[in-house]
Amino acid sequence: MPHKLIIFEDNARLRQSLELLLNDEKTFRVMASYPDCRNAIEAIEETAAELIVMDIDMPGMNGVEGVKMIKSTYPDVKVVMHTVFDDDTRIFDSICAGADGYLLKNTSPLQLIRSLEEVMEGGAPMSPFVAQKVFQHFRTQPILNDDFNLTPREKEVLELLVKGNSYKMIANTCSVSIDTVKRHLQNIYHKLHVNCGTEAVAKAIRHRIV
Amino acid sequence: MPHKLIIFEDNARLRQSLELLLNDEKTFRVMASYPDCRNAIEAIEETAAELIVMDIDMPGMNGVEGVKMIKSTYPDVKVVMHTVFDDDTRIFDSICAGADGYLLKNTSPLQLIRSLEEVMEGGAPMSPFVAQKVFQHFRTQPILNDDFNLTPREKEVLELLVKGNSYKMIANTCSVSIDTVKRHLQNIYHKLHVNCGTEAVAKAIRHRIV
DNA sequence: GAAACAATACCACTTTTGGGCGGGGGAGGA
DNA sequence: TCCTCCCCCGCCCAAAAGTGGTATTGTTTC
Repeated sequence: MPHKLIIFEDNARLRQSLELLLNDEKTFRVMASYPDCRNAIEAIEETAAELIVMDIDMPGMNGVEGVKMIKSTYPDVKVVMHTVFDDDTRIFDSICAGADGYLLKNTSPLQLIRSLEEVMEGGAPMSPFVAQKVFQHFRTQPILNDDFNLTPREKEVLELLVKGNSYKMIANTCSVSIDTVKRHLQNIYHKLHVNCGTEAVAKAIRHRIV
Repeated sequence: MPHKLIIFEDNARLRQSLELLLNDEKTFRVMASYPDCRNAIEAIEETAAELIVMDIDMPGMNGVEGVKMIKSTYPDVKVVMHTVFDDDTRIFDSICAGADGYLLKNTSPLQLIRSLEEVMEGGAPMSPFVAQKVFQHFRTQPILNDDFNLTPREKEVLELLVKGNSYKMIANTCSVSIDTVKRHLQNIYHKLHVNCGTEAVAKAIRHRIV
């Protein structure tokens, strides 16, 4: 049984091309296509679509907003972005909004079909350039986890501290005396090269110890 | 001209299979393969490798460490992880360590070759399941910056607190009395719905207020 | 078997923190 | 104009945080 799909794309010629390309396949059936996504919810209801190909630059409501709207009502409907934009903002906004894939418009027809199949199998297809951006994003953000030679117990105490527990509460949770907690924290502070709890919490989160 | 590649894989049979599979292609030439990556740097020097297929679970030094080492010396050599592990930690650690791709071992031979070609063209190939994890990571991580209606002054005080300053130091930096600092922090705690400094620091960092 | 370390605990002590209550001056909107 | 909000300052007080020292037990490591 072919997957029911709908298309949002404001360029009429491209829209028709996509329709032709994708309807041809046994795996997909294009139920409808629209020049904008303002009435996306109704469109999904009428067509019982399982898969959506979504442009970003459209009149009225842009694709990122569209995804957000669709996903809040139909979280299980797959949405694949299909756009010329390859800037960080649009890519990451789309992903955060709930897109299940991000394809650039220079994707070959064959690859496009393969990617749509992939998304129906639970994958998250993206164009190579997009994938590269995503990888870069990971490498810039997080400071490496240095561990700081914390013992398991110390990590446990530190985690509880980060959660906002007082010494007394930590002692209680760990079933040890409050003085032991103090001792642990003292050691932790030395190992992290900090002087107080707030600093330790900041460092712990920033270095992904917790 | 085929791309020179080397393989790190501790399973002898799989290593040989990979060698056969990849050497067959006109686009790749397997220069060597090794059961561990302790001498990766020398291996690259000797073979002038441009591309590396890297297992994770290996004796001596694991693949994530390996990538880190390789990338710190040869940032332009492409490294693709090839492993059975599909847990968040290994995936994200690998990416952060500098991996250019992450393929699971259930990848079909054809797909494997295609992915290696993709990485040589500047892409970042990953198995569908991995891609999905990556997408999920974006959606869970960045909690929206809610602002919490903090006034400029309160933000300033909060920032100083996050940096590990004591009340007294904050008072000094802001040239106000310590009691004013207390008052500000009390208002901040209320606005963030927390009860103490450590919790406020955690929330501030997690919500990207600072 | 000694040395090192993790984890536990107690004591004494100082400083910091956080909560509560009060009030004043200035800027901006209903 | 009055009201609200931001920013500022002060005092009191109890609780929590942080520092120092000493010591015991078990495990691991050399």
